[in-house]
Amino acid sequence: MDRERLKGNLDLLLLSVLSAGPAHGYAIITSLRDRSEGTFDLPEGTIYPALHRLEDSGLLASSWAQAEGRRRRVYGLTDKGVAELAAEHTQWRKFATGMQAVLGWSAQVAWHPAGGRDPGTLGWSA
Amino acid sequence: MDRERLKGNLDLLLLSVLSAGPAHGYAIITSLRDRSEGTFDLPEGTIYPALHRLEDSGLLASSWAQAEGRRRRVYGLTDKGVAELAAEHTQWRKFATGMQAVLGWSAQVAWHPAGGRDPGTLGWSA
DNA sequence: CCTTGAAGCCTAGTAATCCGAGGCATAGTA
DNA sequence: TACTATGCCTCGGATTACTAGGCTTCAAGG
Repeated sequence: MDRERLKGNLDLLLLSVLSAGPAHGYAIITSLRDRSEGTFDLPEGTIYPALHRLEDSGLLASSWAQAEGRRRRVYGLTDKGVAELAAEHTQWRKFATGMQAVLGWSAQVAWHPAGGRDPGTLGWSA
Repeated sequence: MDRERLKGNLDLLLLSVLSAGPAHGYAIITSLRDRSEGTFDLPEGTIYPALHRLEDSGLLASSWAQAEGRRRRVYGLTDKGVAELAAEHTQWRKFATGMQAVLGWSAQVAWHPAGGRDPGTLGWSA
């Protein structure tokens, strides 16, 4: 999985997971991995800074909790976060639609330089 | 449109447009805008460096052409580019599927902190 | 004649992001 | 005792898209 492809979509993923109810960072990681069936297996160095960023933006609120002798920071969506989730969801749909439009338009059969369609006086020798 | 969301997908878009046949930078921009119905209206500062990068990687081959007194640099897919297009297309599908899985899983109705589901002894006051 | 706009190309620097590597602590288990 | 899983954190690197600027030619309008 190309790391770059996730950029800009991580926030939406986190907000989406938390829309099912509050959770702590480590649980979010496993939850994300399970729901995506292994596609999104994100390291902690990705998740934690993102959660902090979302909290700084006011989209999440956190609180410390104790469970089985371990301290956890539990995050939940704020009202602002709920609104942002809806907005990002819409943006994602638009983006994915645009992608699909461009990809669908492309020939499924590869165009080959040596073929008949002459682009001019060009040599497409790789 | 969030700029970050495009990251990692631009290459796929360019390769996809060029799979329909060779084209020059400026034409690629308009083609991308048309096919996506305005969703992808990308500036030249985005396209040209990307084309150079793809050519350096051996996915594209370019050649200067003259048309109506204007010089154009026309790009076409190399064999390697065709292969990369297929690979990225597959990756995109996997990514989009993963996104859909996570998003679909999320409750469409916003979870609200003040509701009955008690997360513990937490105050979710935004 | 001059200006404006579209067609075309380019590059340097900025900002934002994800992630790898490392560190720290506790609980359970071999 | 050592190792694994749970659970949190931060710093720096690498990659990327974009802003802003610059260059040329052609056609149209004033």
